[in-house]
Amino acid sequence: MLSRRSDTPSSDFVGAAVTAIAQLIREQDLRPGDRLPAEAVLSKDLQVSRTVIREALRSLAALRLVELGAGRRPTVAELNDDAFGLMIEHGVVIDQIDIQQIYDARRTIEARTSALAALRRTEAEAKAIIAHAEAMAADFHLPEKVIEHDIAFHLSIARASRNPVFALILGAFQNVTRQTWPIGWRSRANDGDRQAMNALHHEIGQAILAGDPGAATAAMNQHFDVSLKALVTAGLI
Amino acid sequence: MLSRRSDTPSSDFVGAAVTAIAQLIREQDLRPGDRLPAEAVLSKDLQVSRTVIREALRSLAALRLVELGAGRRPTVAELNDDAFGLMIEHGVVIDQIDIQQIYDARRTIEARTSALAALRRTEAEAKAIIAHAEAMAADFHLPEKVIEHDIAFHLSIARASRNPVFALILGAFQNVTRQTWPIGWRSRANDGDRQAMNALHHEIGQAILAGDPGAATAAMNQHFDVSLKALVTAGLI
DNA sequence: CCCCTAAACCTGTAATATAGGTTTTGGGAA
DNA sequence: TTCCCAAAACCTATATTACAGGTTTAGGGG
Repeated sequence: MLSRRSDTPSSDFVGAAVTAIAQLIREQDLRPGDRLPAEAVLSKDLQVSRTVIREALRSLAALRLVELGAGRRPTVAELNDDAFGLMIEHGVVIDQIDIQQIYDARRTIEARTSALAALRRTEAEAKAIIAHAEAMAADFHLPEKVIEHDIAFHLSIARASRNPVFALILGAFQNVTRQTWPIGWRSRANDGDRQAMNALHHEIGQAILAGDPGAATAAMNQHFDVSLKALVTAGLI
Repeated sequence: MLSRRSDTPSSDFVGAAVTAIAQLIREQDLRPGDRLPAEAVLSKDLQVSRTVIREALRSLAALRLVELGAGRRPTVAELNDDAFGLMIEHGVVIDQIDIQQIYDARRTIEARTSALAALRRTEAEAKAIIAHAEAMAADFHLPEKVIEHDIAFHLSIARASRNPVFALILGAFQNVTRQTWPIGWRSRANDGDRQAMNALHHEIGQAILAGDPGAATAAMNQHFDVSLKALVTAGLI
């Protein structure tokens, strides 16, 4: 978990190319969408075969530093949560991370995103957040719809927090959340429990609309208390 | 930030191979260190050229789902923070993330890791954490030593929290922290300010040793208040 | 049963070829 | 002049072959 990456591994052509290309982006101050030199050019400049360049570009594309496409030069890309999501999923698959730990991370971060959202959300964002909460209540007998609104609800808050780091991290948890969500849902045996959860979503949304960070965080924490209890009941944690 | 990855992109051979290999790891329940099929075998199984398989493996290696080495079959790898660190660094380079946002994420998470560390640390971990705080005080006229102890101090706490998600995220911030750290250091004009920071580190360490999560979090928050102020003074935020 | 070595296996890099996708260029029409 | 279009130039995705090393395995000798 703690190893520093070895810059410019001398005998690793691909690693060296990755470093060189990342450096190129930094030093030339390239922006998302800007084009990198063609593979053939990089190959000549860095004195390695196109094979090496391609593998280096694929590495960078996997991390979403660059974007590749047939016929077009490699372009600088914007971060998104896919890559980090894959990593988290892998951590769960190999039991390096468990569900409880992800939940604790979510709780920690979402306590903050809800407060920031209350402070920073636009009117439109507040409306969208509340709309998801209401849609959840309206469709509460259709789990396949509820889950989508639930996830969208939390992610809207993350975005409204105006901190892309939070949005990135919480977005990466999405896939794992999606897999455990039905378990929590089923463990809420009766509609009363489910409606209680809707009430909490409503409360969070209202606090964000009202611009009350303390209330938003409090409601969010309460929400996680209840959700966590559901997962414990289900024996998942 | 929100796009879901499209599973099995039909016309993207490499993407399909990545998905297939990741699925292989999951379905065969492979553990870190376990070997994947040789490239030639994957090539035959998935009906694509070795070129495609290699690029797929490089993608997975970039995310640290697998590890590659000359002469040896690809092996399943453990997560580490290098890959995520590269992503974060890129986010900063392209101005998708700013330093203040990383600091807010750190503060949010470290408030929690310090509390968890107080609850879960072993005796040895508590000693190591305190040792870093003391080394910082002892070497406080040697910035190049102080920074290393500072970073190690925070990371030890993250590890002692027993949540690898936190350790992963905070580890990924390391490189960025390392780049901004000297700025904060210089803005602490006199030794008094610097010693004050040492006192806070000491306080955090003692709270963790004492097993007092509330005090640990409080001291950590105070620490971030001061650090943030230093960065503001320096005009970085 | 253990150790060592040769063979078998396997990856890293390079070079070449080609199908198709994208961008640029330059000319002709409006 | 400006706009549009088609041809040309450019470029990537994939496949194939080759070979230099590095690693693992199998088998024989002690």
